Amino acid sequence: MSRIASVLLPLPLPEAFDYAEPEGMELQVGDQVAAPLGPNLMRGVVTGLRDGAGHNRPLKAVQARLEEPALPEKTLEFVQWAARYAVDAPGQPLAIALRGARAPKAKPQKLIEPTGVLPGRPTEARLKVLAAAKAGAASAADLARAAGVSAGVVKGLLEEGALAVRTLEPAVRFEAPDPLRAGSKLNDSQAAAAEVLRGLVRDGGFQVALIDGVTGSGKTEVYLEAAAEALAADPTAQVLILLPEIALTQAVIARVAARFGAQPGEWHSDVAPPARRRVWEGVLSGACRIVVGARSALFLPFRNLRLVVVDEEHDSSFKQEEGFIYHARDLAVARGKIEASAVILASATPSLETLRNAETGRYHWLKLSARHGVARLPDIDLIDLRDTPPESGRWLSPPLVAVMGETLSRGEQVLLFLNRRGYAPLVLCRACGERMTAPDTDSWLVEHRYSGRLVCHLTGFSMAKPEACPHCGARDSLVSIGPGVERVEEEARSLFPEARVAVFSSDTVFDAREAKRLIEAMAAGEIDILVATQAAAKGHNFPNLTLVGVVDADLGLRGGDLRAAERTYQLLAQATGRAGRKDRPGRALLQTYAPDHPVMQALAAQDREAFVAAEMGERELAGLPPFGRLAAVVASDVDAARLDAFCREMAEAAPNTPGVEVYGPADAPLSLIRGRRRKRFLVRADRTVDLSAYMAAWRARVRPKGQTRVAIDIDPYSFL
DNA sequence: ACGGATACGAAG
DNA sequence: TTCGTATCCGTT
Repeated sequence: MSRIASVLLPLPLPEAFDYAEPEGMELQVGDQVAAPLGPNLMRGVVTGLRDGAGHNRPLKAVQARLEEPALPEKTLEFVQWAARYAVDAPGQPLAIALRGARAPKAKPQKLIEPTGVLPGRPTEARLKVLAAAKAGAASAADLARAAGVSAGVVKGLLEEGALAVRTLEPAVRFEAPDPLRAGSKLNDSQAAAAEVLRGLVRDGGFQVALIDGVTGSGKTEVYLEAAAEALAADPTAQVLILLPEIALTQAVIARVAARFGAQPGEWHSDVAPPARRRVWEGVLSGACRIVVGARSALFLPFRNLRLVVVDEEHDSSFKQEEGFIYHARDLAVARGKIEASAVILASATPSLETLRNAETGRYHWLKLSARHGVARLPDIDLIDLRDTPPESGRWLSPPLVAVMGETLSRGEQVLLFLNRRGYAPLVLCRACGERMTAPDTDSWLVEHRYSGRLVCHLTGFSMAKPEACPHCGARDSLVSIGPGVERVEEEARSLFPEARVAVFSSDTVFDAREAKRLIEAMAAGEIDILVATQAAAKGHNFPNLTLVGVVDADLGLRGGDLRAAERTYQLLAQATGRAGRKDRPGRALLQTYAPDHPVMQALAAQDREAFVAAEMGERELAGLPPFGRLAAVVASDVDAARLDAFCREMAEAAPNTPGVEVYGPADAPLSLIRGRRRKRFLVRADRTVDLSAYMAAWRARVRPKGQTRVAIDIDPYSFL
């Protein structure tokens, strides 16, 4: 009796496709197969098998079972759960889960070695090559470069047999972590938290714990103890550590390597494809037992995942906003539940969602009180820019400049924090008032002086800064409005000509290596003033940094969205926490026009409780997260009229359900991106409502035509 | 009238 | 994703 196999393909298809199982193939759920799709073959994963008797539609047959091991059942279950949650096609998360499987394998290295045979004609060039080869095996190109000769010389020696090629298979194995190595010395607070976590891991099963501790309280050491327990208890156990930013992975990888004497698997978009393939296969085989990575590491095919750590859990970088839209912290908890494993969320400024779960006892709540080592928390003071504004065209106020001067004269370092890339966020024409925007997007173009261009941070569009206003034609009328990090750098240089000033933003630091280089330079004291966006505000320790100046503390409050206050509090608490480590007291100064704002008051008083209580109260009153749930719909189309018509149809189709309110459609704040007009709906639901099911039902009732696109965002973070 | 570029829907 | 087919556009 023949069977039918449901095969999920890594494409945005609504469901798994059915195929006939060929005689004798004996497929199992999770098997990776090659299945014909249209005229070509496609990798897919078997999600179900059933009896084919009585089936009348002719089916194509599965072409082959692939050599690679089957996807673990729980990985598949997670993929399907995630798709349902995000209201998207299951092939989308599957594509993420298979990303490492499709990457090319590392090619064997070809190393050149001397054979001992002497060349017939020992010319000077040839002798240099032989000497270089003797010093150590290298590739042909490297060898020629080292000897300062052309590649032809090496080739000649190879042909004569004086040199030989040795092919070296790339390392695919992983070092086994040693959980019994001694960890860091823990203080009482850390030791108590570590003990609880070890207990959770030992008990097994799904458990969530929040490590809640101020910056510098040593959260990493604590969760590494939990990891050690998991690895020691079960020789096949695997641990995943998720970080919000690639720049942070290097530091944590070093900590993991030091703690366990083994290099963990590294997983993020900057990892080259062959290395990615190696980690993917290592995770699937079970050989790779610790992974440190960014959000997409959550979709790796773990065999026996015992612990997931989400470090800096409050960080909004965990929210994937394009393609398959998901929040890695929330999915990490879901994955933990499916795998029946422990989940640790760590933060100095936990999200209100997580705090609520801790308050209600759904999560274990571990508080780390003391700052690790000797250091104290920095003193935080507000600078009221209404009283002491900077000069016109300047951004650093006299009190901040004065303290910077004192700090530098003591030989200590300063971090100026401004969450804005480029030189100026807005360029406008003094003659006609025109604001410079990209032709197909309605966000402002940001001036970048390093590159001399105007850049759209949303789409990447850029153009040379024009001589004349494109609107009215006036010459020399374009003025740069507002500060970005480049402009603050310029100001810092002119104020302190002796100081060594550097900028840390995604324009100056584009990959993990560059980030590491700059962080090491800062740690080594080669920089006096670091001007940084949030990229540097997170997680790094600079022992000689004693002053943090926040250039524009009000920046994040201006959008006025649901999380503006929360986000600003988290970001600034994080940034100011950089000041003062080791034995030196730190100080943070916040420049603000709204010193009475609850966020500023809470930061200055270092009173998180008060801020959280006030914010929770407001959210509860409005039924907003974490007391209610939100979903957003963004509809877009190149054609405005067709978009309007579709939105009317969609509004009409919204199911009427108790406990759910639908708002909109309204023009999105960014109503034009890449030539597409955009409109939004916002849905608020009680916590008891299955919001994903509601959104799926809604979407099923409409049929976008032509260029119309609909994106559903469950638990949105961006309201643009 | 034709070829090339482009948009769209289907694939089990 | 990848492909075939329909459709649009500019040129001949």
